[in-house]
Formats: sequence, structure tokens, C-alpha cells
Amino acid sequence: MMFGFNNISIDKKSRFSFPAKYRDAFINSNENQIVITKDPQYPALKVYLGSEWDQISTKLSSLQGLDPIVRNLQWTILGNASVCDFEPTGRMQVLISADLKKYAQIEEANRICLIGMGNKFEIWNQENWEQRQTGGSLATEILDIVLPESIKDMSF
Amino acid sequence: MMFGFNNISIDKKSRFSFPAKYRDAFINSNENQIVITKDPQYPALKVYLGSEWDQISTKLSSLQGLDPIVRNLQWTILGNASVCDFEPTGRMQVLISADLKKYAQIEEANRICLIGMGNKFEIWNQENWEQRQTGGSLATEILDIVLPESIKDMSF
DNA sequence: ATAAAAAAGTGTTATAAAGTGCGTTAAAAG
DNA sequence: CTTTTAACGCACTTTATAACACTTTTTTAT
Repeated sequence: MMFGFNNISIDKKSRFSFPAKYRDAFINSNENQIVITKDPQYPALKVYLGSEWDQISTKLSSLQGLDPIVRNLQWTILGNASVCDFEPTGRMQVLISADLKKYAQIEEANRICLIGMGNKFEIWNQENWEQRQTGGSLATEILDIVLPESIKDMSF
Repeated sequence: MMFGFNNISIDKKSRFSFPAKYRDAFINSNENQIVITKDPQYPALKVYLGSEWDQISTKLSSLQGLDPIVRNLQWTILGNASVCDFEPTGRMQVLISADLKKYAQIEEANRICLIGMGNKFEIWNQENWEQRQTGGSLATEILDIVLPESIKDMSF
């Protein structure tokens, strides 16, 4: 399990590396892939371990895509996922695509907030994160709708 | 499984090539054919691996064609499919017919959006894709109807 | 119907951009 | 003070794309 807040740097080629404190967790769960994708509700990114991603993507892609809300979630989460090879024993570096950077509003930034949420991470633009934490609402809250039954039992 | 968003070019002869990151997935699933056809709901194209296409086309063509909705789906999906030879070890280039380009509104464009959705891809005109992703609806939503039971368990 | 011309399709190469790997320096922790 | 970690810089590799050349098919004109 991986928890906690980290303010870390992005290099010129849009890579960040996970803080060393998470190394053991990665090694123990035997991960060799990391998946970054869009958060469907906020201008932020979700970072999944390969094994978690397999479960989520399998479940999500099996849902009936004729429901427009389901279809939108599939587009957002599956259609924007970036799968990265990952060596827990190495530098633990991961690349963020220009597209995802734009979505999370971290295009210009050379620092991001990486938040450990147990079995996943979130990546936020620093200002957005602070505003959220102090109770402010963001200009863009993307998915402000009632979810269909089929995805009520899923956690992204 | 193939995921993620790609903005890629189409050359003057209407060819695009799959991003190299998908090569391993193609090689592993031993594909030597790619099928492009129309998306029945949106002005977009679906791209299936040969093996996926075999399943879908077999199932769909076996359905009772007297139901007008089923008949329409058969026309749209089966009747517009373009089967391309495909070498995963080579350049992974695929030609899009003038007809399909027109349908997806990418006639003029020299760029398209190729979206990996796990077991298939979608091809979109960039403006349409962006509008969809930001919650806007498109002028043309082709199949906004109640589907018959027989295809409720199919995912295209 | 045949030949020439045009268009469509296929394949190759060159070049710029993007991505990757690794050593070094700077900063932080023990 | 020593060890570990984070950040930076540079060199190398891979990838994407445009340009070009060639082949095949289709169209047009005689």
C-alpha cells in the first residue's frame, strides 16, 4: 500500500520518478508496469499498478458500451491510458504524455503533486490540489452526473 | 491489450501507421489482418484485430436480419468492413478508403485520433473527438435508438 | 480495342523529433 | 561525516513523418 503526499519534479522530457519510499511496495507486489490515465471527474491523473489496471480495464471494457455514460467512461479511462514498462529496482521513472499533461493542467509546470491513495496514485497540478484541499471547487468538474447501476460497484 | 490516445498523421495516399508501442501486442496475439469499418453510433471508425473481427462478424451475420435495427447494423458494420493484410513486424501501415474517410469526416485532414480501447481501436476526426470528450454532443449521432435483445450482449 | 495518361496504391529513404538510459551533481537524511 | 535520494544534463536510440520513386490499376482519347 502506498500513501502520502509528494511534491516532485518533472524533467524536460516529461518524466518523473517515484519517491524511493515506495520501492519496497513495488518490489513486493512484483509490478513491472505502471498505467497513467485521466481521472474522469477532475483535471487530474490516475496512476495504477499493472495488476490493478488489468482488473479495472477488464471490468470496464466488458460493460455495455451503448449506455452513453459508460461509453464516456470507457473513452476517458481506457482511451487515454498510457502503459509504461516499469522497473521497481531501477530508477522508477515514468513518462507523462503531452496530452495527459494538458488534461491535468501541468503543461508548464516542472513540479507536480503525487498523492498515494493506497492501491493507486493521483497526480495533480499544485494549485488545483491546494484549492481542493482547502474546500474550494475547481472550475472544471468534468463528470457531474448520475451514474448507471452497472458501474456503481466499481472504484476507479 | 491496446490502450491510449494517439494523434497521428495520414499521408497523401491515406495511409496511417500504428504507433510502435502496440507492436508487441500485435505480435503476441499473432495478428496478420486488420479490419476497419464504420462505428454504428458515431461518425467514427472501428479498427479490429483479425481474430476479434472473426468473432464479431460471425455473431453479427448469424443474427435474424428481419429486425430492421439488426439489419442496419449488419449493413453498417459488415457492409463497410475493409480487411487489410497486416505485418506486425513491419511498418504496420493501413490504408483508409475514401468512403470510410468521408464517414468519419476526415477527408481533408492529415491527422487523425487513434484511440486504443483494449481489444479494438477507434478513429476519430480530431474536432469531433474533442467535442465528445468535453461533454458536447455531435450533430450526427447515428444510432440513438432502443436496441433489440439479440444484440444487447454484443459489444462492437 | 488499344495506347497513353492519370490516378491510386506500395515501398524506400532521409531527417527531425521524441523517448530512453546513464553518469554527475546537488540536496536531504541518517 | 557518510549514505541515500532527487534533480539535472548529456548522449544515444527509436520513432514518426515527409519526400520520393516505382508499380499497378483505372480512366480517357483515338
